[in-house]
Amino acid sequence: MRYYPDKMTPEQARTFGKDVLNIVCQIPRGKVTTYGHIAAWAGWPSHSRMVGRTLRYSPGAESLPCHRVVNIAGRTAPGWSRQRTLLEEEGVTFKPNGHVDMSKHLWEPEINGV
DNA sequence: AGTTTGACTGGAG
DNA sequence: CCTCCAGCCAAAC
Repeated sequence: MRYYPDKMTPEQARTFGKDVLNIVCQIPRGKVTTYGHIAAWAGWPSHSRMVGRTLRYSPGAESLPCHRVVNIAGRTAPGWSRQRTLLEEEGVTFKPNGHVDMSKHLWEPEINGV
């Protein structure tokens, strides 16, 4: 995976956002992944926060399964309680502490299209 | 141009 | 397991 040590140019930021959305739409039903993983797969390992921003503010994100993205601990997005409901409807199980059971539902990407 | 803000993460307490 | 803190970095102030 490519990694640019320098800061993003506006063009790279655009590509990053596009890649993020493209990755999110590939998360299988009943699975979840994390901000950090998506950032890494998009080629910018240290940009997990930007993944969250992209999903929250990108207009097209609502038509994607962005509810299948949680943080590394399996915690759902703050201020979006419905996310848990959406996941449970897909069969995602939660632990007693309210976090997604990552050991069962974490989706690892297939490099180069499976 | 400097400061604050997070849909984050990892480590410490 | 939880909260707090430092590092993170594009965006919004």
